[in-house]
Amino acid sequence: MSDSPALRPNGYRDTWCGEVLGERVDSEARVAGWVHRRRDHGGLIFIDLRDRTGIVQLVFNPDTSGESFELAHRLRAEDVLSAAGSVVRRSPETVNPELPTGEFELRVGEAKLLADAETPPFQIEGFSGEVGEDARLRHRYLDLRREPMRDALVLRHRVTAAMREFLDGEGFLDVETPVLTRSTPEGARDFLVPSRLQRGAFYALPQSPQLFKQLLMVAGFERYYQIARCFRDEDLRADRQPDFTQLDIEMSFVDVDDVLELNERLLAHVFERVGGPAVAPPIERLGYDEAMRRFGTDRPDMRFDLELVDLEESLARTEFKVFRSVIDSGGAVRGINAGRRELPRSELDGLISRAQELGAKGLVWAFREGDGWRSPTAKFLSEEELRGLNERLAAEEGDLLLLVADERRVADAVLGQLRVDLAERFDLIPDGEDRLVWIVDWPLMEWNPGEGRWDPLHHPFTAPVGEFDPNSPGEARALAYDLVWNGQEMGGGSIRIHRADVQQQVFAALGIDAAEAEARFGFLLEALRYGAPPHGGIAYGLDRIVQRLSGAGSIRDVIAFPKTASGADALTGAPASVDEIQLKELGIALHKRGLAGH
RNA sequence: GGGGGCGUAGCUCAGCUGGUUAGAGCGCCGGCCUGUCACGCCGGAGGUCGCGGGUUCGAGUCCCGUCGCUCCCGCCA
Repeated sequence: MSDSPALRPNGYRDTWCGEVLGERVDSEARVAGWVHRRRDHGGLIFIDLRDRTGIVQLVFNPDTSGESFELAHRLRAEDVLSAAGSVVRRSPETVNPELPTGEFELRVGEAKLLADAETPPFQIEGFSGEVGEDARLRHRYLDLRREPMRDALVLRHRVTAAMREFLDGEGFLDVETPVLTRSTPEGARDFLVPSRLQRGAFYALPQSPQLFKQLLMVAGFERYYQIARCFRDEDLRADRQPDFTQLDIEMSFVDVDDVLELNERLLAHVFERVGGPAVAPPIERLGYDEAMRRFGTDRPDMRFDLELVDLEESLARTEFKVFRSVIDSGGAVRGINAGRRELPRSELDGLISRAQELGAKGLVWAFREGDGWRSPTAKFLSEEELRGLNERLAAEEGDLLLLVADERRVADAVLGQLRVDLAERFDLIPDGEDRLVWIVDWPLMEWNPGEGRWDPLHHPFTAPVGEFDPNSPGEARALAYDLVWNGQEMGGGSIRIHRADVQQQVFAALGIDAAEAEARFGFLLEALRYGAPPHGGIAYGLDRIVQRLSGAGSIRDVIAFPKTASGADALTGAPASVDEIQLKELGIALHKRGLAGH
């Protein structure tokens, strides 16, 4: 373990287990910790004692350890012990090179049992095999004793410490914002908290501190940050928790370049401190349109190619009715060349299922064979069309080609995801490679055909490029940016609207009429009228950043006390029923049986 | 809301097409052991096969339902 904190000696210990090293040799030392392992040789007992900093071997000898030898005999895994004795250098043949403290040991003269432990439900360390997450979460305090979890939380701390260090140095102020607040529309469902003092009214837990940080800019703080807990009542995923942490940043008198430049230095600093990928500013920027065209997604993983290709040109006169009808209705036929691959029929069928799961009606697969295709679809296409498609896709003999014909957004989404699936399947991602990219030049809004309205791509406070034309909201571009790291969105932000009139126009375009805007965001519009500086900022998903830095498979592995996929805390049992009295105080009636747990 | 996977000893798992007494490794308990370090050796305990129902002469195994964990789609940056 590294960099142990300073320890003030007391009756329990005067050094860390991980610090029993050369400089202590021949002196007395006292350590305290948990019994990691016991090796009882009858006449000689070895105890590996563990604390946060590491493990040291204690030796109990019946000739020199006195009464504590009896104690050592009774010790069991995870008992808590304080032990004092002399630090000695081990003889060469007894050195343990696996252990940082392995050249030394503590010959115990006296030891105190501070607490005994029941047999843990799973072994803390030292057996092959992964303990199920169920058991780990139910006894998280034991799981957190394991080195990988300890390392993850230490890393998390070092990341936030480095963020604070950098931002403090740049003149940012850490300001806290409320958790009991009013709904801020980030698009997700709010967690609601009923008000006791105002019956029938609710607080919302913040999805982000968005509006408060803008108000802080109006208030003249100019540079703000916060490591802020945020809440979204949506279904969980391997990289999504209902409460999660953002590094939230906002700055005044800045444009896009100012924000990105500062954030590139922030990332370079943090990664340098914690051993992340080297960042050499400037970080590559990719326009949203180009990202969609080449990768089918606004968060492209650029560590491998397999780019998407438009194929309508080669199919202009096709009589294959699947393609014909899509092209005639303004859709797209897009494809990727997955390279020379062997795949059994079952896996090809699997790709079709996956495409359908992702929203496509179907998927065309083909292997280039001569000038044509080996594919169930080949017979529907002319030789000329096949030649054209092969050419567009730069297909060589034996290459696997995948085509989707659909609405353009569907074709993009499906192939964009298949591209990632294929990279995984065929191990196309070079080991140790990292690609960071800013996605810039976003549309301000996109049409939501289901709801029949315009939706913001980021949020309704994002500033448009230039003058906003209410008559063609779909044309407007946004001063917005996302940071994408190896295909995962790590953060995003924008320059905000700082003029009340523009904000009102944008609300109107989003279908929020003046009355509703006044009711929901009147305080913001009013604040903007009192002299708001141009401002913008960004928010990072801290958990995701730490997850990627640590290589953890799930966001839960970098959160001390996470929720399970059903949103439960397996340790505390939250969410749980509450007393009827509590509900009565809130004016909540028990409509349904079981609501109060009876 | 939808789809997939999993649920057998404290933990990790095996248990083929239904068949008699459900196994292994680790852990745990007892004994022996003065240089081990995932100590070793000997012995032992430990099971509502998630739960409920059904099919069957017979269910860990098949069917239905349900609960939990997990991955994905929807949703969500």
